[in-house]
Amino acid sequence: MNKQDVKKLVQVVEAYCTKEGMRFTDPRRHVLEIVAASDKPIGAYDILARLGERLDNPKPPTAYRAIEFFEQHGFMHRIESLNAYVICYADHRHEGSQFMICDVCGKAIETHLCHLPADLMARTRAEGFVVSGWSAEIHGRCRDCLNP
Amino acid sequence: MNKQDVKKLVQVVEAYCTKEGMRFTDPRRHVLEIVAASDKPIGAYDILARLGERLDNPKPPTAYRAIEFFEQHGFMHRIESLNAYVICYADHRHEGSQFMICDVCGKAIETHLCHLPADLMARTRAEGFVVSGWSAEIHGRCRDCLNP
DNA sequence: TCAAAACTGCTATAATATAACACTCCCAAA
DNA sequence: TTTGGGAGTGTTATATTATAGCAGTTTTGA
Ligand SMILES: [Zn+2]
Ligand SMILES: [Zn+2]
Ligand SMILES: [Zn+2]
Ligand SMILES: [Zn+2]
Repeated sequence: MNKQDVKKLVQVVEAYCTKEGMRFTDPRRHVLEIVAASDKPIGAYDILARLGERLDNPKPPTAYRAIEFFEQHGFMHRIESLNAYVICYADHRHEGSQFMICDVCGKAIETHLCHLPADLMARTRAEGFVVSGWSAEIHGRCRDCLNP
Repeated sequence: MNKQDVKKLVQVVEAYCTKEGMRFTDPRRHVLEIVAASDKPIGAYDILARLGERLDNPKPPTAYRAIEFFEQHGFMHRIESLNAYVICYADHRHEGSQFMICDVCGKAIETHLCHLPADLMARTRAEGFVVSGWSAEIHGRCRDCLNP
């Protein structure tokens, strides 16, 4: 995400926080900017390292708390297979997250489908399983890494 | 998985190993049995603890190596959102794994679809992304935990 | 019979994540 | 304008998950 877009995102999030009565604090702003500025999913300790360039010797909970906050409010996703975090690129709420993850360059492309694919939905119905959230992580090679 | 089924699985895996020229060693057999006997996905250190009832003071690599072996050969899956491992219930090879995971009882039901759902496949095509593997983890409540 | 490959056991350490507690900041009710 | 409570932070310590590296053992087959 380029600087301009990061700026916009910060504004959107700040507005959201104000509206919802939550605080858009310094550590939160920094973490948001760091994750947004990264061109690929970024791990908590890498976030923490970057945070160290902006705050005085921050500790893991500082990063993790901000991450948790943004995950809960739908501004970030955790990518389980990478132990890494990424900005949500859907401007609307969605019930699950789905990513195409390039194993060469490490970039993750969010597909943000609105609903669970029909095949999977059929299985949950058949099992009497009630879905509260879901994620799909598709590994492979992105276009850029296929045609170098 | 009941004792009878565990026994069968061990035989299947042993036969596979023999056929493929790999060794079905003691630690591997124990780890397979432990994971198979668990009624839900089990973490590496829980496997290790159980292993301690059968071997003399086993160390993490002993568990992890066996897990890795079975993952590579399609007999186990890792469930990323739980950091836990489970026996594959598909008797055929599949390109991805999909689970319905009950957040109440912790059980995981494998759906083993053979192919990436169409919606997701369409997105990968549109992106020029070549898939090498994928997984879906669907959280919610299982039938038993809905009607207690 | 002996060399290569597969596998194990072990030590150490890396990488990721959270519990717990005292303190600060902010808003809103008295 | 105080003051009290909830949200948030900073810090220490520790839990949890996972891997690197190396010496030694087992198996296989030339
Ligand atoms: Zn999203
Ligand atoms: Zn790529
Ligand atoms: Zn499977
Ligand atoms: Zn359940």
